Amino acid sequence: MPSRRTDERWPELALDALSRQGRKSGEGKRAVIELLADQQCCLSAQAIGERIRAGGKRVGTATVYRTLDLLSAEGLVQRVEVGGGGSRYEAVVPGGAHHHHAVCERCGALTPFEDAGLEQAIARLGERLGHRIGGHDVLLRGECRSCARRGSAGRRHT
Amino acid sequence: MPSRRTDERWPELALDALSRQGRKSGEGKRAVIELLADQQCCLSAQAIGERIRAGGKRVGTATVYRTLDLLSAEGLVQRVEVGGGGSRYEAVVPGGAHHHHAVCERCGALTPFEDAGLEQAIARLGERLGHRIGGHDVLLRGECRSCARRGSAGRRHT
DNA sequence: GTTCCTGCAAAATTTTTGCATCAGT
DNA sequence: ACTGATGCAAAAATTTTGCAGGAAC
Repeated sequence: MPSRRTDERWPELALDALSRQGRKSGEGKRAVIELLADQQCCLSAQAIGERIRAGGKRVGTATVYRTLDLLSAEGLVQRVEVGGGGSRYEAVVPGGAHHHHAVCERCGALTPFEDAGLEQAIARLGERLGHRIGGHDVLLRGECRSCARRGSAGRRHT
Repeated sequence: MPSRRTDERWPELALDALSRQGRKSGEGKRAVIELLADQQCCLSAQAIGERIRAGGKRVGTATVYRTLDLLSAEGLVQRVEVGGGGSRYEAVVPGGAHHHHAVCERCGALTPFEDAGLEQAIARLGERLGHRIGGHDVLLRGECRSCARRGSAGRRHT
């Protein structure tokens, strides 16, 4: 099976959004967009730059951040904070299904997930608070399925 | 009415946890703990240091971070990421009620809230994923009640 | 041809680490 | 006395800004 990447029309959406903003698409932006479109999981800004350079293209860190900023302002990139000092970024289709992440504190695995119940709870919560919710982040911490199975039901640090 | 601070036994819990760890409580740790106990909202590490120094005590940034780390490992402090490059920290009573935050992208207000429906949705989600959930963070972004009321039902940028 | 983009380097932030000294037990 | 804590300074790591030259429109 083909690896489940970002929606195939995402690169186009991204380029369109930038040109609609009156921006020019140089090599840097295109490289960042292509790279993001091929990922299955979020990456740090530094990792994005490294991978692009590993692919033979050259790109500056500043360009990576600037592109991420622009896309993020359009809702085409979401910043994910998984702790450990540093953000990660990933492509999202605005209005499309979005997901959150669960990080395993044992093995470090990052599992993306979607959950209708969670989204519904958040929507209701927004109403209750009178808050107009523009977006939300959810991060689960703990142990992933395999680590949980393999280990220590109630062990404490000591 | 008295401003609603952290549970009054929190400082004691914190000191106990540290001594149980075989740690000595010097002035630095005590100052950080006292300050955290008096807050109603999360603060950046830098702000914590500044406020302590403003109170006449002297404390180094390193001590603030080290203390936050220790308490955080015991579940007595939670790190809150509200975006904008930098974490904030606040006291929590382990096992006690915990809350999350909604940040207003217009006025910057940070509103803490609790929501049983949300917690329930997360618990169910953990089961579904087979993840053993040790903790979770939720951040709502958008407009707070007052900003939402005052403005622009559906304005887009441009 | 003008405007925006790009990579590089420098700056600004935030957090961590090293170290000599001081305080707690 | 011994051990760990503390403040200061230096180091890392991450993100932002300035700038001169190049590419896009």
